[in-house]
Amino acid sequence: MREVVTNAPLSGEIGHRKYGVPVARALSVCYNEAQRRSVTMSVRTRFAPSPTGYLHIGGARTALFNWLLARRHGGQFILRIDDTDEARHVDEAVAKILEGFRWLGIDWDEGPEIGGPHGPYYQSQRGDKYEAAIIQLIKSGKAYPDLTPTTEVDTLRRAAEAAKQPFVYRGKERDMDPAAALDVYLSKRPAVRYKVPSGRVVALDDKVRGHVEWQTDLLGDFTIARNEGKPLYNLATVVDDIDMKITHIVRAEEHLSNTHPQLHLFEGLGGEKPVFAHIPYVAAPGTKKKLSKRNPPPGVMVALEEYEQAGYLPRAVLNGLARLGWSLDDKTEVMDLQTVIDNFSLEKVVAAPAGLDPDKLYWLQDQYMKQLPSAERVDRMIPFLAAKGLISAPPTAEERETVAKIDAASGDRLKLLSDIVRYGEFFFTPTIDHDKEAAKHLRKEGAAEVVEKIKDALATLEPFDVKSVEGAISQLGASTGLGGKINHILRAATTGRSVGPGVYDCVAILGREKTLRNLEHTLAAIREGRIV
RNA sequence: GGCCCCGUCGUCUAGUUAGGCCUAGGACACAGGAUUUUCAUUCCUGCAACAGGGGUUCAAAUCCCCUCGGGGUCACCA
Repeated sequence: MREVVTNAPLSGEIGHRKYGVPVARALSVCYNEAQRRSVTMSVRTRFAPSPTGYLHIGGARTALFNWLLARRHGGQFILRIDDTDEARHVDEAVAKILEGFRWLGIDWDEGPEIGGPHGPYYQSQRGDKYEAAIIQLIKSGKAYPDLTPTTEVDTLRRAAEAAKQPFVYRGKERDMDPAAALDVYLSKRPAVRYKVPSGRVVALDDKVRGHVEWQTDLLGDFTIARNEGKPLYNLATVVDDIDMKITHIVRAEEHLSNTHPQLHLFEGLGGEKPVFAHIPYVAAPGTKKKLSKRNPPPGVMVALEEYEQAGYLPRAVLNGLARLGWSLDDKTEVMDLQTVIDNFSLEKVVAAPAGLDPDKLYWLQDQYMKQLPSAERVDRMIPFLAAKGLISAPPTAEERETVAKIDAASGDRLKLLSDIVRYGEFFFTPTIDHDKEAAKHLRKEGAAEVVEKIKDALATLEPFDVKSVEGAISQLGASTGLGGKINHILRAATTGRSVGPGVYDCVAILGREKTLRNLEHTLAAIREGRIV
């Protein structure tokens, strides 16, 4: 006879798209605002990273989905550090993760630094709770101490593998009397295994995977604590999720198989089962393989901080992350956070792996850069210039003014915040060098004469502004017969670059003095054959 | 190998729960053109997909079965 254990839905608010009963729709007519709030207020989600030293872009996405669900329903988002493996507990590693969240603007209601009613929020500090759970489980006959040496278990495992049989381990002590088992546990502190019942089917109605079943006969008695009472991941997670009253577990799909043992633990511990949603992992661009930090595809940034360093805007990354496996509708791509919060639902999360699309993220970044008020863009670009030593930190009023002018003259050319370095470097250096493309224009026959004429024209130009420079240069273009082509030479000779902000703007921002100096410098370089 | 999941343009996706509104929509990328006296914008056009095979049905991307492909996971790690 088979019994079926399922995770009963906690609320009808979020019915499953395929298998869930559309309770919300059925009840919506009789829902009043207070009732709706009482249901939605109960949503508590969590993100439980293991402190590895950086925030993986996929992890950030998982955290975002949890955060979004909590915010959407007026609930709480909890941050917990999964550092049961003591070697993983490193303060700087945790700090890195928290910095990542702060940069993105994902705040947590309970967790590191702020605490909360269900703390501590570091698993390494919750040993007593795991110990209590282990004892409770042994007392109630749900778990037992395993005295078999690991070497022996390994041998059995290998034998099963060799025979191509599933390895289903049941310890010798599984039928030991609970009281005796507890004595053994307390005195010898051996590993502890959960007694998986046989002949049952465990079912899960996952919010994104749908209905999933496992046969208990295929699951061995899994370990919940290694010797010396050190709790293992599955145990710690379930104990904490119950203790912290987590209602919705949204995590990456690689945890789907962990759900089977965890479901047993929820039952054994008498905890209410949360709603589960296993979201697809983030795949490397153009593949279905999980994006990994260990061997990232060339040019693909995996750690969140790399995006910050590259000059991405948090809101662009947020938008990109939200679109990874989730969509608002059939056409909306650019949406602010509030729109995402207002519309987020697990039902719209796709089940297939979501490939990261760097091109699209870059495009999104461009969209947000255009929207950004100039003053804010300038504020955010300044650190990139300062980091290169091009301006002082903090910048002087004059430097800030120049950056603002460059920004205005650049129009939509600045895609990444760091582009200011590429586009504006020469404004802050005492002299200029000539890049390859610029050199091409300056190597042309008669270039020196043209540069000379430009210098003469600008030397006495009055006033010296964008309009007058444009007038003078176009006149010169006409008289030399070069027409618009004179601009190439002008740019190359004054900035050393072939691309950049509007060329008349560049000259005007540079000012007469610096422009003439750069022209002299270029002239000397041409004549001394230093332009190559 | 066992178990589990997934499979719509090159990419991200809409559409799949309630089969017809889909000769499959949008976006990114790419190609071409227009605007811009650099570049970047902007605009227009184009390219391009239901993994395959069987069913069920008047009708299937949508339901059923099989095959193939991809992935995840199988610890006294998290």
